[in-house]
Amino acid sequence: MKKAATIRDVAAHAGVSVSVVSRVLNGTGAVAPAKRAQVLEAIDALAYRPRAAARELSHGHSDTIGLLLADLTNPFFARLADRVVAEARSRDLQILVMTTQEDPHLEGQALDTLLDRSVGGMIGTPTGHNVERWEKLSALDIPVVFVDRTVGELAQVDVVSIENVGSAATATRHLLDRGHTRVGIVSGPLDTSTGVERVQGYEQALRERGLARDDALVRPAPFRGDLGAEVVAQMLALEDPPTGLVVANTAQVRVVLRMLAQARVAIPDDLSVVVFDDNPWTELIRPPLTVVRQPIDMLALHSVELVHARMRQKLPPAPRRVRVVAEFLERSSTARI
Amino acid sequence: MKKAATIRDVAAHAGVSVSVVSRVLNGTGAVAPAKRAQVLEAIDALAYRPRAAARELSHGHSDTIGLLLADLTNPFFARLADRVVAEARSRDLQILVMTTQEDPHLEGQALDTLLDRSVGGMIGTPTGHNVERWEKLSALDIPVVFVDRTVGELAQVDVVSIENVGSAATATRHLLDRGHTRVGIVSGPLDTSTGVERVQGYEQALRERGLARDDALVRPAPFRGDLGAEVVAQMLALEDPPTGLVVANTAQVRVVLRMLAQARVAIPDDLSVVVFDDNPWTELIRPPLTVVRQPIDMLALHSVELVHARMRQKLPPAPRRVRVVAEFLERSSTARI
DNA sequence: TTGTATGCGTTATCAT
DNA sequence: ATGATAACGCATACAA
Repeated sequence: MKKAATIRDVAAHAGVSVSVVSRVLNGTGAVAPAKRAQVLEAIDALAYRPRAAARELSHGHSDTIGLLLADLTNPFFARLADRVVAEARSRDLQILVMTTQEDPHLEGQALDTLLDRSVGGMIGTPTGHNVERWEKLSALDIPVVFVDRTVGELAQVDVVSIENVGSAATATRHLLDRGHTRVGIVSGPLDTSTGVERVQGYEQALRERGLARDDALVRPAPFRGDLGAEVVAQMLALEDPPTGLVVANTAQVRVVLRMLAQARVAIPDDLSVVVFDDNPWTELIRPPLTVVRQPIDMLALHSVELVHARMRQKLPPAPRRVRVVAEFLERSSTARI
Repeated sequence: MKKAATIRDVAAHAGVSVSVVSRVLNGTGAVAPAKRAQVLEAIDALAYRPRAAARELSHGHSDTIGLLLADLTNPFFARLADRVVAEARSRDLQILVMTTQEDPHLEGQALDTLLDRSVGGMIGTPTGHNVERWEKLSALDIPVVFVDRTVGELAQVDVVSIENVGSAATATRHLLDRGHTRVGIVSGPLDTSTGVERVQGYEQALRERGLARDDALVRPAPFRGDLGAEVVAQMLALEDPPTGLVVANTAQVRVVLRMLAQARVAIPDDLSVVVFDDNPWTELIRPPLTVVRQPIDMLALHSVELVHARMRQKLPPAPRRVRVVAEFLERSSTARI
């Protein structure tokens, strides 16, 4: 085990000073073509690679972007991670992936370690409970971009998400248009932006049709656990059960569908169902599901582009809110009543 | 934007030298109880957190573990990532996740950047094509643990995987026991350990029953892309098509099932199917699938424990091969012929 | 265009 | 028990 070469070794091998090497490395300042060649040769010969830690320490911060996701077990976030990593790679950025498991405590820890590593930027799906820490990042001039969801108290951060209100309204309207008057919704927790916004869209569609909201049909469910299934079961046990259902909580789609299957609820005969987010596995489900498909590659693209631009201070300070449209895809899980 | 506090600030605030602070921080050396209290107070007051980069630069390497996975889009790897992160967290280790997309070139890049960051250890699913770079890691005394699969040329690294040969044999036997004599297998590429080992298990089961291997029924498929489906279609188009199928390539399970559904192949009436790896979405599929379930939490546990132990040099140098047993789960996708 | 010298934040060695 | 101080590897301001 011999030690890895340092910039000094390269300088020595090339017969120049370290500053010259540093300059060819970073493209800063000019160097004579001849020397540049020697340096390049030396770098190659010694298989030299700059140490990230040294660079970071000297420069103050790294070009690594922290990606703090809720849950890799959810295909939506997993695919998001995949796309973000890809986008970052094409920009020579590095991604440090961490997960919160929707747990504010873990989110706090993750934010701390991300800070320790002096990340140059952050992309995250906040739980909503570590406002001070997120603020601290901004205070330290570390660009933060929220993706998918946001938290109201943090007005100064950039946000990339789908048009939640509109998408939920479209999904709801689709059911109303098919004659359903009793339409239920399982949303995310109401202290999350996706939760409230999608419920808003749902209510908006109801209002348009002059329908009143029935609290028994508007049920938030936590992202973790199986409570979404229970909540739907309760709806179906109502005297006047819904004939249409919008599952607006991505993380609960699976358990809801499983419960429906176990309870022998025929889709769409007994219940018309629209779910949020399409994922490769849903195409195996019978019947094929009518879905709100989130353009994950766009979410990833804009998120990475935003942090990157901010990191290079290429953007005016005003916070950006990028909202991409989600595609509504009618398949066979919804029918006329 | 005010700068974050450094160890010097803490020392000043506490009225001691930096060495004292460093000692209470790392528990190295003794400090007077009184001073320790002052230091702790100062740390708290200034919200001080040691910079990872500085620590790393000084110490030579970090306590970060690189996790280099093939594809987060595959639920198997996504869940593995989730569990590894969890195991690491409980040991105060950090995980840097990267993906190869099964692309040797990307794997090479990822390994380079991981090296740049002087990771203290690595857990990975190798593509099989960057032998020199993996060796370089070992040469630099960076512990490497392969999980799920391994590379023949790299004999000195630890491996954590399931009992591939045995699992494939069990799956195959299950079909043979039910009267199937024409059993096909879709494996991973034959230049991967999982690919060859599972085919070995398949052949072993065949031999036990005195059956000859038919090359037309043993079809490897790449991990990426949809070729697995095509390969199965070809099998079914044979004059003497298989009545049983083992899908031993996790990444191709989804596309194979989709193709089967589209081709209106009734499971298990027309074809009995066993697939490798159970994932939460497969429970929504009809009929419920007979599967080889990989104990992902065990894979994660052992992987993390192994690197961690190696990082602390708590293990004898001889490479460890941990093989955990995979559970065979009979459900309804297999039937007597 | 090139080289020298200093600082980045921490750990570790050595006196005290 | 405590405190200077020299690395660690790189970037960079400043001199030459």
